Parts: sequence; structure tokens; C-alpha cells
Amino acid sequence: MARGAAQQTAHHTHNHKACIEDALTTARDLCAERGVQLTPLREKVLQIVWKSHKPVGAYDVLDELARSHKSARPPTVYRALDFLMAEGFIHKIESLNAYLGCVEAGAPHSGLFLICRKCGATEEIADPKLEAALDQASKRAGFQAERRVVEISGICAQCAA
Amino acid sequence: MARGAAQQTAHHTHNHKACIEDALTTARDLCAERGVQLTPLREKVLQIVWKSHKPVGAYDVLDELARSHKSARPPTVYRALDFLMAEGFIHKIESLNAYLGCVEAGAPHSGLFLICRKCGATEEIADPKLEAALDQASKRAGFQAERRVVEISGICAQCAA
DNA sequence: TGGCCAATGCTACACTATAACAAAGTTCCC
DNA sequence: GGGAACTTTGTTATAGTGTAGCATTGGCCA
Ligand SMILES: [Zn+2]
Ligand SMILES: [Zn+2]
Ligand SMILES: [Zn+2]
Ligand SMILES: [Zn+2]
Repeated sequence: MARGAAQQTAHHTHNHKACIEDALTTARDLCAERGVQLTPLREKVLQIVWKSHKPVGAYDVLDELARSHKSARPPTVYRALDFLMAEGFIHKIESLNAYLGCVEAGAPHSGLFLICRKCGATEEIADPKLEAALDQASKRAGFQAERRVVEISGICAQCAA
Repeated sequence: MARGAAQQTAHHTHNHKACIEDALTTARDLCAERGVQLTPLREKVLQIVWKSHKPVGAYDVLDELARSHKSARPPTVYRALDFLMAEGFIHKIESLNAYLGCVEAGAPHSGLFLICRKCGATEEIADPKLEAALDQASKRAGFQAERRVVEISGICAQCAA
């Protein structure tokens, strides 16, 4: 199933078209539910971000978008990215200033990202134990956590081999 | 002792001059040990970053530095920041594009940061349990972790009260 | 004295992101 | 259908963050 495919990394041979289709379908469904507009522009941007499992910079999105949308400018892209982030369809990778499709759109969450510095492939993983540890650490400091950024850089399993 | 003072947040009344002096002394000692140069310029930048317990942007550093160092330019600041990061005297807060003095300089580590979105005070905490959970999560994915970015934004204890 | 290396000076530029206002499209009510 | 209210997009300009590349300085050592 597509959902499963979406959770594989870029290294695994997989039908990436299914990843994209799955992401678009999920986004369409959620937008319909929520009564917000997944306009053609926003959908196109989502599709561009999902072109790979590597984080993509806003200006790379712009370059790609401009091929089919001549009037595209930086605000065009940033607005679409802001919308997609607000709806939880993409994440921003802060340590790269780049954006990545979310593999678990819908369920609000702050992901944990494993970023390969060699191939760029970035995997989003969920780890309840880790999230509990994060919550506990905040709590111990009397801190009301609202947003988490957890990004681990290194070498992915495939590049290490 | 100064080391203790350095670990308090900006809200706690504390002798912040001791924080700064402690950071500078530690840096001087470590640079001597390591045979690297803590030049007046680098020391001044370190002092500016330590002016508070809030992350400070590179261009804010530049503005401050320029008051005593007219020839300062962006590369001047970024080179100094790069040096200070390489030596482990400051951290970059990725989600803010800003820099913060390290409270545990010397011991190489990637800190966990609690960033108050109201007052800006940012606390660096160490949490072995959390670090173990991070290591375990990476390991489970077959990932060789090299660098960690863990930043939690929210409301600090003092601002919540 | 001259070569080497680290640090800084200096100019220009690349990359990332937002402000502000105008125009066009959508919704919804009458 | 008309029209107000709202959302989305167009457009220009600019703010904010970070580097490239080469010149200069100054210390150290052969
Ligand atoms: Zn895929
Ligand atoms: Zn890799
Ligand atoms: Zn202090
Ligand atoms: Zn606060």
C-alpha cells in the first residue's frame, strides 16, 4: 500500500510515484474535511516538495514551479509552504532551511528527522519513548513545550554500507 | 561559584557578569590547552554572545562589535562565530538563526535547548536519559548520528507564572 | 631575510524570507 | 444576479542571513 511506500527512504527501491500520489490524496481529503482550499498552486508545490525524500529549498521549489507557472515569485512559494506547514503536510528542516513532505499528514506531530549528510535522504520517524523523554525533560524544567525541532545529521544505513 | 551562576536562566536574578567572566576564562584556558588563538576579536565576539542568556543573531553581534571595531563586516563575525562553534564555546540555535553561549564548554556535546518564545531566554540542559533515547532511535534506524539539533520552543517557567 | 601559515580586511555577491499593496477569485447572503 | 466579506494570488521591493575570493597583516621559523 501507498502509505507503507511513503515511509521508506530514498535508498530503498520503491514506487515513489505512489508516495507522491498518496501524499496528494491525503492532502486533498484532509483539506476537504477541514474546509480549506488545496488550490492547484498549493497542490503543485506539495508535489514538488514530494519529488524526492530529500528536503528541498524554497528557491528550488520556485525554480521548478516557475516552469509551469511563469508568475511565480518568492512570496508565491513561501505562502504555499506556509499553508502546507500549517495543515501539517510538510515540515521545515531548520538545520537545512529546507522543506520535506510529511509521511504522517493529518496526525499533528513534530517529527524526528534523520538527515543523511552524504545522500541527503531524510527519514521522519516517530518514537513514543523519545517523545516521552522530551516531554519529561521540558516538564522537569517547568517549561511549557509548544514546538519541537529534533534533527539528527549523520550517515544513513545505505550510505554507510 | 561562577559555573553555577552560568546555568541559571535570564529570569533568575544572578550576577551575570560572573557568567560572562566564567565563559571567557574557560575559553581562554581551553584555547591555551589546545594551542589555538583566542584573539581579541574572537574574545570580544564571545563576550557579545554572552551578553544575555538569549540567542543573538549574527548581525546583532556585528552591530555591537562595530562599536568598538569599525572595520567589522559580516565575514568578520561569521569567522569568529565559526571558530567559537568549532571550539564548542557557543551553539547555533537553528530555529532562530542565532547563537548562544554554551554553559558547558569543553565537554563536547550537542545540547538540548528550551527556548521561551515570550522572553527569549534559552536554557541549555543536559539529559542523559534523553540522549540515550536519541541514540537508541538513531541506532534502530541504522543511522550513524553525528550531530544533533534539539530545540524546544514554548513558555518558560517564569513567563508562565 | 624570506617563506609559511593563521588571522583579518575588504568587496562583492548568493541565498533565505517578508512587507505592503493591488488584483482576482470565492463564498455566502440577500 | 448583486454585492459585501473574505481568501488567494500577483507584483515590486526590500529585509535578513551567510559565503566566495582575494588582498593584507603579522607572527613564527628555516
Ligand atoms: Zn518515496
Ligand atoms: Zn545516505
Ligand atoms: Zn547569566
Ligand atoms: Zn520566558
